Amino acid sequence: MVHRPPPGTLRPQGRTERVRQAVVSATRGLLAADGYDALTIERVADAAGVAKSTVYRRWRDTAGLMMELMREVAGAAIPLADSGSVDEDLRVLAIEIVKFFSGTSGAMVLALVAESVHNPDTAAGMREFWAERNERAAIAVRRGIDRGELPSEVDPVEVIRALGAPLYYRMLVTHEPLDDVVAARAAAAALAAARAGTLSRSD
Amino acid sequence: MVHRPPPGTLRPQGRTERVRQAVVSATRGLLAADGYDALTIERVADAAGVAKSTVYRRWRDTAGLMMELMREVAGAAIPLADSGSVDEDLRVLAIEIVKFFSGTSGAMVLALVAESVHNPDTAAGMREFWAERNERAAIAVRRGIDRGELPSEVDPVEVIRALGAPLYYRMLVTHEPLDDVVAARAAAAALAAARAGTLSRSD
DNA sequence: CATCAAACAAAACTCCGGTTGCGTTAGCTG
DNA sequence: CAGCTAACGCAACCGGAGTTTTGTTTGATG
Repeated sequence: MVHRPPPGTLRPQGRTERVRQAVVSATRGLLAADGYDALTIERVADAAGVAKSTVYRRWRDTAGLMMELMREVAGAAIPLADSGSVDEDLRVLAIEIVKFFSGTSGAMVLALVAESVHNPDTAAGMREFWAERNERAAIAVRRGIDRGELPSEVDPVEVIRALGAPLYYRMLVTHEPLDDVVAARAAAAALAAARAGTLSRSD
Repeated sequence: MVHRPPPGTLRPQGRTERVRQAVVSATRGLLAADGYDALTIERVADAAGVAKSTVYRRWRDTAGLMMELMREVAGAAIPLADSGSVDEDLRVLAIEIVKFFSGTSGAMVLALVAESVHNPDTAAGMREFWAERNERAAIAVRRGIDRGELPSEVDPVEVIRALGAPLYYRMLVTHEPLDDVVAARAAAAALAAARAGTLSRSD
């Protein structure tokens, strides 16, 4: 007897992983196609070619699916330019953010926003998600401060937020198309505010 | 015999109006308490003390309820300061917006954002709603331009948008609390961008 | 390669919210 | 104030998504 693995062993390979990828992919697809409130476990299961009881057990509900998708997306970081000029680096960054919003990830962001309104877990997950990204993007601002292009009191993360805010505004509120011109303007406005001393550490 | 009103006569008073108010009020309450996805016609009808078939017939679905609520809220305009200084007027305006978001109207805005993601009618309604408000708020900016406090090329509505964007960002994305300090900073940043020439008419 | 449990599939069941038909109430007008 | 009908209330119906149960497949290990 005794040819057995210890109980509690996870199986992150083979079929298990295939199912996970299929489900994540189906989630992303349905989200992009029909929006968040069309995202039911049943549909996801169908689209993934998987029994819905499987999806239900592993992710519990659509919020769980969103968390999984968020983890997936968090893996792909935004490329960060380093041209020697903050203005240029932030302009490029803004354009990258616009690109990010334009793809299937845009639908994910919308769904997250909608869900996080009344789901603290999702809200916390999303905060962390953006905190990480903003922290990383803030590197470009720090380089600008070090080069003397921006005042030293400037809060780098706050600049990134100021840069992103108008993009969110357009995407969520007015649903106007996002393009490179809008991105460039957002970056310029953030820099102007920073240089005016409006985005300092202890305002 | 002829004791009859012409067919097609509407009855916007009495019971009909009472029902409308009860439903709008219930919608606002449920929204503030449990969020948009808990907003079902059945619950609204219960809370309003009305048959659900009535709600269904008059408003069709929750999006219809949102439109009704939006019309209701649109009635109450934002007070507009006129102190003689754009900086001060916009600071006060930002604080008023924060107040607006803090009340039950904040929940409405969140619901609208969520719904408008995949509902063109709601999206159009919301765009109009904000266009009106922004247009009105832009009066303060125009006064500033007339007084020479801001460059004449500045786009007044764009300034208002820049002012509101960070507030939306906090409310929708990071769920950080909105207070007067945040409001003042948003106003200052918008003004800085405007003075730097970033928010001009034909950029 | 034999075995055990983790993970999955299939199907029945439950429940809640949308939908519909019909009888009742109550604004509007002459 | 009499009558007409818009608007409402009630109750049964319907469908679809969540939930649970049971049986099957398959990845990990000695």
